[in-house]
Amino acid sequence: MEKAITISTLARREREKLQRRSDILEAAEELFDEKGFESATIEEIARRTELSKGTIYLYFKSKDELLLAVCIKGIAGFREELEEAARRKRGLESKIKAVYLSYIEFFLEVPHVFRVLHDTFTERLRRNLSQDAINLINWTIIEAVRFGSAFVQQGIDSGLFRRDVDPYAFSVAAWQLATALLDLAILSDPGVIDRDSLEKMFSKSIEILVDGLKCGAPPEEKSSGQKASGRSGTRS
Amino acid sequence: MEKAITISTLARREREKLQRRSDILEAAEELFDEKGFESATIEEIARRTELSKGTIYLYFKSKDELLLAVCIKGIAGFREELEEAARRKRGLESKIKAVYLSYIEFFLEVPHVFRVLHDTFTERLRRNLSQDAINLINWTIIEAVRFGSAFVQQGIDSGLFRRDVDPYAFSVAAWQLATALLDLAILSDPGVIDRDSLEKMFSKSIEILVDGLKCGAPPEEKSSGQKASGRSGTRS
Amino acid sequence: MEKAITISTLARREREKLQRRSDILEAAEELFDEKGFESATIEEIARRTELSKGTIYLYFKSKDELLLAVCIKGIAGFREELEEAARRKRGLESKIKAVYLSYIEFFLEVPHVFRVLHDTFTERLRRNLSQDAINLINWTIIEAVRFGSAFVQQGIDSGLFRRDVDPYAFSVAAWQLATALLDLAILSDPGVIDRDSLEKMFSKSIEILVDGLKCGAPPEEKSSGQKASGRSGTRS
Amino acid sequence: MEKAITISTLARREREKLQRRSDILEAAEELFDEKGFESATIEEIARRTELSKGTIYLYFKSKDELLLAVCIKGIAGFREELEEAARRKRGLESKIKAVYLSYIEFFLEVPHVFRVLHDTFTERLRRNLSQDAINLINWTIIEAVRFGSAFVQQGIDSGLFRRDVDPYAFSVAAWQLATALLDLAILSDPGVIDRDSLEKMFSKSIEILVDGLKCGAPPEEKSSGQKASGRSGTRS
DNA sequence: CATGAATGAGACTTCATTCAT
DNA sequence: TATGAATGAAGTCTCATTCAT
Repeated sequence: MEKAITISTLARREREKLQRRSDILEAAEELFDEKGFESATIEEIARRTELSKGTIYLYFKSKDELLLAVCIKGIAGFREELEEAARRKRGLESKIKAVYLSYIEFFLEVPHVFRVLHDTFTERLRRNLSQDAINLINWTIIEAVRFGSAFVQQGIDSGLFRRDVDPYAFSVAAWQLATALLDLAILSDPGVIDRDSLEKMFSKSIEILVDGLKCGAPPEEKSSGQKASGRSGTRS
Repeated sequence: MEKAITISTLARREREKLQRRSDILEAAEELFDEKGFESATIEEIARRTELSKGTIYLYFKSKDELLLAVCIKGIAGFREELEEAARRKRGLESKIKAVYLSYIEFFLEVPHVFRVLHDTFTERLRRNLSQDAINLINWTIIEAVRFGSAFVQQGIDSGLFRRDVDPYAFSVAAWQLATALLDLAILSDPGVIDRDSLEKMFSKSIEILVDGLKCGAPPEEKSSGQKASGRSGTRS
Repeated sequence: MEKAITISTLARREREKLQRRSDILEAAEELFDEKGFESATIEEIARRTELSKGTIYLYFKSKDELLLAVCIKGIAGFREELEEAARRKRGLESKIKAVYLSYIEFFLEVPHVFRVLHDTFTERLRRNLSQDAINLINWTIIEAVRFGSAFVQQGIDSGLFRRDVDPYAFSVAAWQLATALLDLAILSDPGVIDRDSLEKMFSKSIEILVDGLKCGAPPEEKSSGQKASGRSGTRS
Repeated sequence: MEKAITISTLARREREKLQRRSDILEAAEELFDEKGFESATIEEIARRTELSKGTIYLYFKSKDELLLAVCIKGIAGFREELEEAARRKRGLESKIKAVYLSYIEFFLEVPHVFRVLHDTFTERLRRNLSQDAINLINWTIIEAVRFGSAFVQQGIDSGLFRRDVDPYAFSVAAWQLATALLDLAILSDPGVIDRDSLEKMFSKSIEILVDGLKCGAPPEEKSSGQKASGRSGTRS
């Protein structure tokens, strides 16, 4: 009898624990986003989750660990998403656009996490994470950038794109542009830009970039190729 | 004895006061950038300026006020700089590129200030400023974006640029791209991108954008113009 | 189903309970010794006994109660040990030495308990015990000291020992010396003293004390007897 | 004028700071002694010194640092005291007794410090100090023990003392006995021993030890000398 | 004006203890 | 009985701000 109770009880408890952890994580995401990591308080997270301060520490060893958990949750599945987007499309141009847009969509769904991750990547909060954690975040993003740059390289090789562009640098720029638009979208203070325009900007921006990549090609090129070569290959 | 204080003494004192204020501001810029506003301490600013903590409060009423002063200093002269850049060039395309690059150059010279301003604009630190201060910052930047969009509008009107682009949105995107590149340049973690590539990215990025603006134009357009119209005009 | 619980089951349960209590006690001894009472945590005791935190409270009402139990366990059988040691020997000198050494041996076997008891007696942790508990500990030790002093008194009365010694005070000193050596033995930082020397010190120390008690006797004594008289008799 | 004020002001401020530091130290001594390091709170130290919590941290970086300061203050001048005591006396026996008694007197004047030091040395609190600090304390005490053992060695060499005693071990025992008596004296719970008897015990105890050292000498010695030799010499 | 000692609110974190299961 | 999640009081430490000199 006790066993019967136990098994289902354990399962429920386990689920509750997971739920609670998830609740805390969500509250932390929001608060870190709203106030920034430093200004956010465990007290407030406890209040929002309707738990006690001590309970938070049952699920996360420290405030820093909580930040780390938010970040890790943020990048989980990120790379797969990009790859899936590329896989679904035929054609270099389509793939590039799809990757670009899927990056935006991915983070648009977890705007708080995006902000926290962005802050962390922007070194502001870097101090609070272990080197391993920082490496994980950096690595994930840089690899994603490289993933995109491979397509650009293919476009150049096949003569579709202008040769005077560094594929990696282009990829970085595209990533930064997407990031910037995300920032804008999430702030989305209507005083600056409205939602409607944003949506258009998402697709238009990559369209313009890719168009620039294509048609701006100089008729002749002598010395511009070397700087791009190998870029999307090995980098430390 | 006190009466011996001459006009020149007063002048010197005045100069010293100004200098001191400027020193504090500079130290604050750096520290806010390095550690973020919350983690920066008045103690450290005092140490760096070789003044006492109390003295800081003689020049700035509070830590928040100090942040405001850093921001205001940051945007002072910003608009003039852009206008001067546009004035120096002939031709729409050149003007647009010049404005874009002058934005980058302007903030590249005060990277600390840029970061603080960016953070502040990105709402992270918004809480710490009065509404007036926030409005000032927002306004300055938005006006600059509009200043740029006017040229784009001219390009569209003259048939130089594709019609399916919202000039304001384009301007926002360009601004965000420039901002993102600045971010990148200032972080400039060689693991992500090297200085050399950056410099090229500055000019290349606007080149691609403008190229995209030009050559991507669809042969015929029926319904795309209306959404953009009036954009660069009245907005709250 | 419940009725199926037999006497032997009860006995087993009883044994298990006792065992569990004993396990907890042992873990507490070690931990209180290792980290001191304040720094030891119930959490850690639970971990070491492989029980849950709640279970500890099933066996001991509070952390303080646990300390008390450790102390009581420590002094249980202590007095009997000393008396047995004295009984086994013939001759005053041998009895004194035997009691002294048996004190050392007794606690050498439970070093953790010794340390906890010593700390408690040394008032450091006194606050955490009820007055009754404190009295019990004090009483046990003081009675042991008096037990030893009786032999010294006999030695003085029989002319074997010098008359200018207060038997009670001597006994206290011997006890403290033994205690100090135990402390040393248990710390046994080889940088201070090695094990080998310690063993010798145990026997040598009491030898020297007793030798001093014997041969240092002044040829004549006029005024030394009064201060010692009645000492080993009535004391609160 | 300002200068004149300044100099004397500075001096006074300096004195006040020193006084305040000393006040805090004294309060800490007492409290660490009364409750033990762990149970003592900065709050309470602040209350006793009539300062605010924050002010304590102006004078000591942390609670641990405060403990260290108490310890360092405790051993400052300790060695000199022992040497001075030895210098004042003629004759080996007198010197040994003087050193022994001066050890007791030294710490009897700062009972709180003694307790804290003793606890720290007894490893209970060792965790809280840096290795350097621990080494300093250990070193000071061990050197003092060696200082005493040198006299014992001289006594053995000159035939005054029995040969079957390890001078270093004897010295350790004497130190531990003195320590134990100090412990007793400071507790001085009249239920255990009264002040009066204590005073006598201080001198009597060393008298007995030295007497034992002298007269217990076996008429002939064959194999006991080797273990003692070199002891007071080099030890790590 | 300049100083820097003092303050005290408030942050993070720990842990004895309780209690529903 | 046993569990371990939850609690919240309490402790250490930081830092913006004030104020007497």
